[in-house]
Amino acid sequence: MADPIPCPFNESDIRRGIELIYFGYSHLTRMADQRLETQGLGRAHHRVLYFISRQPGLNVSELLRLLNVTKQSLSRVLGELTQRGLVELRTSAQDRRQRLLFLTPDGATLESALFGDLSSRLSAAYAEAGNESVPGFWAILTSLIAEEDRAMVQALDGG
Amino acid sequence: MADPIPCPFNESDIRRGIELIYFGYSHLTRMADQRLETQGLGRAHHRVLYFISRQPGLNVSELLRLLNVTKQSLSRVLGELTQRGLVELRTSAQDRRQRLLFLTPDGATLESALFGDLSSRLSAAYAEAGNESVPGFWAILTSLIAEEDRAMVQALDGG
DNA sequence: AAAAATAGGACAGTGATGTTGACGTATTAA
DNA sequence: TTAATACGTCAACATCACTGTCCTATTTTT
Repeated sequence: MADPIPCPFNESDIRRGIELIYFGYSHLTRMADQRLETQGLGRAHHRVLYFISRQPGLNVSELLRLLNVTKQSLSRVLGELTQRGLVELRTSAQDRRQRLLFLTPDGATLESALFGDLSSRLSAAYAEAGNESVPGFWAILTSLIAEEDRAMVQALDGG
Repeated sequence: MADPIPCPFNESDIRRGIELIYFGYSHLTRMADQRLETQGLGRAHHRVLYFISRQPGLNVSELLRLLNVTKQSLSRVLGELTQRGLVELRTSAQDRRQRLLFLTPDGATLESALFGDLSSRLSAAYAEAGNESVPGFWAILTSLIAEEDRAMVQALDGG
């Protein structure tokens, strides 16, 4: 891959990819909206719940980096979630400056339900498109992620 | 497909898909942010430019439906774009109530540059993941789109 | 031991983009 | 002629993100 390879794809292939990502993301994300609204929460809250569930005990900086938002932005959402008893902050034993993030049982229950909303749609898509489509799907999306963030994303799967 | 098929995917496969869509979308979308900021525009403007470019002459209702936003929301963005001389509204000859949307030459130039920002990333991802990954990628994302919207999305490719 | 760096938290103001409700005009369909 | 439709506007509000600033406690470096 040292040499730039002439792009074998035409504009139409690229635009199709752009559009499908836009619509695919939009449709998937919407699956949780109803439940979130019922809970008086938004998508930002969902993302926080999701990633804490994925990596229990991650610290605030790690979550900031995962979400690619500012601490003030996260602070508002996190504050609401802890106030609501869905998230718990524990001071790290290794470094007392750090706050480690955990879901409470209520938080885990909610995240699980939200996950169910998304997963019914995504697993149906996997099934409809066929097993053999999944590795390609993963590969291209992975390749869209900037190199410096790939390890972080892949570490989600390590837990 | 009449019978519900036992899901062959485990939770980990599903969560991976969710995460990759989230990060993939986020990273791709960011590619245009710098240029947008330089132009004093945002992502909502970009989406409008994109879809008008894709379907010149579409009417306001069609764009509302594509973007899945309210007319008030669109109106603000569209107003800014017409004010900026990037988009042009023409009354339809067939139905004088309708406004048909076109990019101006300046609008087309900008959209083209923005497309270049996204396409360099996406075509690199196609290349990195390999040709054989692309159909699977398309298939799964297509399957994520609700049935009632698929024709609309596929019609983008018809032009 | 002291200085510097770091983690997290809070305050405050602002901006982008989305929503709801309401109202109105012109045009087309019933 | 009446009803429906397309679009436009006004207004207020919500979500979620940003920047700048300041502070305390803790850890690391000098």
